[in-house]
Amino acid sequence: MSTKRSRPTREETCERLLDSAACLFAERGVLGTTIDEVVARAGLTRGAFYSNFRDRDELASLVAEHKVTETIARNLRILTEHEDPEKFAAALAEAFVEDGTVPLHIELMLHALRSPEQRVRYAEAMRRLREGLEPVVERALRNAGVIGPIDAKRIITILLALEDGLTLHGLIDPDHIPRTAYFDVLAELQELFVLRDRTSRAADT
Amino acid sequence: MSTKRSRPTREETCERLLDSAACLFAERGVLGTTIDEVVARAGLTRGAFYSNFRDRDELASLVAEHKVTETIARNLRILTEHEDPEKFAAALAEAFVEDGTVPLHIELMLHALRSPEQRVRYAEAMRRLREGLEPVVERALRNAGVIGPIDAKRIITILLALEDGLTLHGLIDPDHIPRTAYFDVLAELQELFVLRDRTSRAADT
DNA sequence: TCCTTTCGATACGTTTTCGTATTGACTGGA
DNA sequence: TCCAGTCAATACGAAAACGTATCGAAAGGA
Repeated sequence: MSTKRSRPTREETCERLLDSAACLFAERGVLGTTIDEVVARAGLTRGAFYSNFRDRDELASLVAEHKVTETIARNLRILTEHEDPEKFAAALAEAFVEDGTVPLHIELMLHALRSPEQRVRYAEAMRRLREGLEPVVERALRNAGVIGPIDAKRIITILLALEDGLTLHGLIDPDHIPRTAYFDVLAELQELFVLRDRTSRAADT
Repeated sequence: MSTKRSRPTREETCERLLDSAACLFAERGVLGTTIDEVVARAGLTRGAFYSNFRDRDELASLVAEHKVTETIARNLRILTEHEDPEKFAAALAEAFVEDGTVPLHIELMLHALRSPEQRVRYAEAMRRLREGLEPVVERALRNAGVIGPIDAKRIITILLALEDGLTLHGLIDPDHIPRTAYFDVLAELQELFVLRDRTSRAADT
């Protein structure tokens, strides 16, 4: 019998703090964010923070973990939900534009780079992300008509890097780099892959 | 008649401070670096800083300007110095690997993103960089055998983004992304461009 | 040589942020 | 109902970083 709690669960307060931190980290950077700001935005106080986390670095590390896990889950969900190739591609595109995750992601990478343990944790998270994306990319290319072998790992590595770079540059100079830039490039690359796939098979005959 | 000065020029101290700041910004981030650290590393004191700069933000902005200008100059120098296509490519490659500028560059972009004026300044600097690289890319592709039209602006935009992204990801997970990754991709893209160039000309006949 | 200006060092007070220690309230089980 | 344990609010002291104000020394022209 769950009567109403007058106090939030520990999990709930943690989540609120993580969400608050994610927003603030994104807009001010990890080092530009104070604990006071995080707790204030979450409607809590320092006490709540220090009884759940050790310091800002741990918070940053957990935010990173959280975000990567979210991204993987989202992509896999899209993969399983959309059987139709076209809707699949559209859903992917939508998911990518929608969330302003990239600056946060970059900020967290840069921050993780400054501590060996955090760097390793982040590397592992990215590894999971890439693995999670493998079937997605594989299917996208098959849909596009590629028949030959696909080095999905390599492609994902490049695309993730390209997405981060283009998004960041696009934020710096939106007039020169339109919001659709990443997808335009994606489409162009797909064409090139298809072209190569065809010519390599033509050469085999 | 220049007898020995017992006091450094204003320009000299500025340069020392900028260099010191560049190093510290790269390894600790802009917000993770204190004025005290900057002046200490430069062998100076707070007084030197405040009599030359307003605050850390101005310093960051000037470091950015400085670095971009340097990169442009370096690339143009390579362009003009090497007539031989192969040596030209080798020199370019060497220049890119050699300097660990990328994390600093990304850090500065992220930081510039948080102030409208700095963002605009950075966008302009990047614009100059892209323009400076145009002849370089154009020549590289011609050397590779591309005959048709080349959208150098677009290619540069993509390559710069890719470089930043891949380098950053490579720093996070060097085991998965080798140091040569960017050049491998570059070579692969070049092949694809050449392939497309050929097939499009074949289609024209 | 003298004098004015420039530039960097030092010292200081202020503010911000941190982390802990203490306290009070809610929870769930006995 | 009572009690032990949990969790968050509050209060506090310490440390760090900032920016200014002041001072001394060097430079360069008169």
